[in-house]
Amino acid sequence: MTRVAPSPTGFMHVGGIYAALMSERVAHQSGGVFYLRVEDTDQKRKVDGATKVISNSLSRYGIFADEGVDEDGNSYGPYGSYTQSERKEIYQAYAKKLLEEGQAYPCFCVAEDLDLMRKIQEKQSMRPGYYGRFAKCRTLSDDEILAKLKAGEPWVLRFKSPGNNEKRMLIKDLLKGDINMPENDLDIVILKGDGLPTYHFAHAVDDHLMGTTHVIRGDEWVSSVPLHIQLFVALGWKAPKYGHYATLQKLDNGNKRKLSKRHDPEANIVYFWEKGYPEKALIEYLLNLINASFEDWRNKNPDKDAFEYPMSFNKISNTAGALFDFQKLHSISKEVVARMTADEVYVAVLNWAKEYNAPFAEKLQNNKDYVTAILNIERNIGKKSRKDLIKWEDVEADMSYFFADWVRPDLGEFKDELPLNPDEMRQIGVDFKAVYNKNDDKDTWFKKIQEIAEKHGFATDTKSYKASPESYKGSIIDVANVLRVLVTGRTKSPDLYQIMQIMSDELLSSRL
RNA sequence: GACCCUAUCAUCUAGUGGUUAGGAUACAACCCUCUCAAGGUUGGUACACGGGUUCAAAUCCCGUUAGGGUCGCCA
Repeated sequence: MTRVAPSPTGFMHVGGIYAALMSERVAHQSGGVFYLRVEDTDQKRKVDGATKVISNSLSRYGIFADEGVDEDGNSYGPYGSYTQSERKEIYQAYAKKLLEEGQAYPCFCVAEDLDLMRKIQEKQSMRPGYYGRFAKCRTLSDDEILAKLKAGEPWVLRFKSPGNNEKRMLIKDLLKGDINMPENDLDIVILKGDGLPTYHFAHAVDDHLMGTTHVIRGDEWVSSVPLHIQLFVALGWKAPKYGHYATLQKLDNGNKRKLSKRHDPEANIVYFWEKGYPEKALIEYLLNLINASFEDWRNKNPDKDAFEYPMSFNKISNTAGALFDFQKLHSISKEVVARMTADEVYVAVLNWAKEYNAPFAEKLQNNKDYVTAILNIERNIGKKSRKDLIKWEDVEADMSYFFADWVRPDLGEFKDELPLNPDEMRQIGVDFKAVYNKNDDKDTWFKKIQEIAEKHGFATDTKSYKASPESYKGSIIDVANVLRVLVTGRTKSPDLYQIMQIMSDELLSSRL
């Protein structure tokens, strides 16, 4: 039983998908349950429609929760609401229990009191926090409490920590191994002024009630584990097993840092949608980060779905956080796209364009067969399949020259790449047009180009050109490239014969 | 400042006392070739540093350094 527990801030972090994928795999691979809980106890950060963002983000990547919250914010599953703000009474009931047992107490300290406390602690270079003699409200008598309550002073509920900072405890982490930590002695807030619980308290209550057996979360939580275990003990419950993974990092001025919502556009999962990264590519990239042996498995099982990969939990790397590597993602994405059929690519590109490039979507819809034929160039020929398409965003520019509304760049721009002036280039086009026949097979087609090369004083093959470059104006490569530039406006393109086969006669002759 | 985690090629990593330290990405060269991509072949001063333990250390221990994380009525 695992879970993913994002906050509904309207922002889905790519690390959230990473975390969800890990938890989902752990649960489902072992026949367990994976659920989604919405942690909206911070009302300030809550955004309308955010559950939709969460739910859509997960399902888009094929991650489905057995229990949880749907995109409209409705809970499904046996353990009541999976939205924390709707569980207020539950937390309050358990908080009351702790209060009655003397394991919690009301605190009337306001922000200024705490600021002052922190300043004093800083000045005396003491450990900061609400503990020991700084925990002023801990020793309030019942009468004092009643008086303050009566006077209408705002209050929160604090946990009366039984810990001793001098003592140490052993934490068994599923991913990091044994960790020796001091006990927690901070009297942390469990119920805030608005009556909602803090993360720590909600974690204990929910993960117990919802039956979580394995809590897999980012390692920013490691230092809270002693507290969390105290909370479970205080409530009389068994703590779940914890596994803390290192969060995704980003290289910034030579230093690694957390992939940040504020500074890094790629932290937002929407970034990958806008660019049109195939969902499978991101999943495969993340699986590769989770278990490096994924790529070996992928090589051996090129046709299997990534979700069939048997992830091993104990092989999750235990090092500092990995840098998010776009080069690797791109390489994986090329492979993923190369494994798709032209029809599948067409559908994916169209879906992307409908949302992010409406004019292109229209073009795609109006030219379905044509576009599919273009996408099919050098596709599905096994290992040698064309692998240059990374993301859907790039498709429009890639195939722009296949459409009549495209304007070819000025031929003079190619003077550094080709040993001919624009007039000579046009002449080659005219010569080729005179002999071109769409019914020619590739050999015949190429022979005709060779004949033109010879006529214009170019070598008909690269070997003879290399043997005596001074006897020619250039090689067959130059002639082919002239045709390429005339037709596609670029010196680099997919197979020119196939391009000409797909293009309409009118369009082709207008270019030559 | 205190506490915790981590340290193998540029990047992600394999590695659990005996390996020519392996793979993938990136980069470079060559082959193939009408260009590009792909494919094939090959390549590069990677175990942070210093001490131990041991016949033997990337692997175990200690220290140093560096990076990351936490110390909120945010999660």
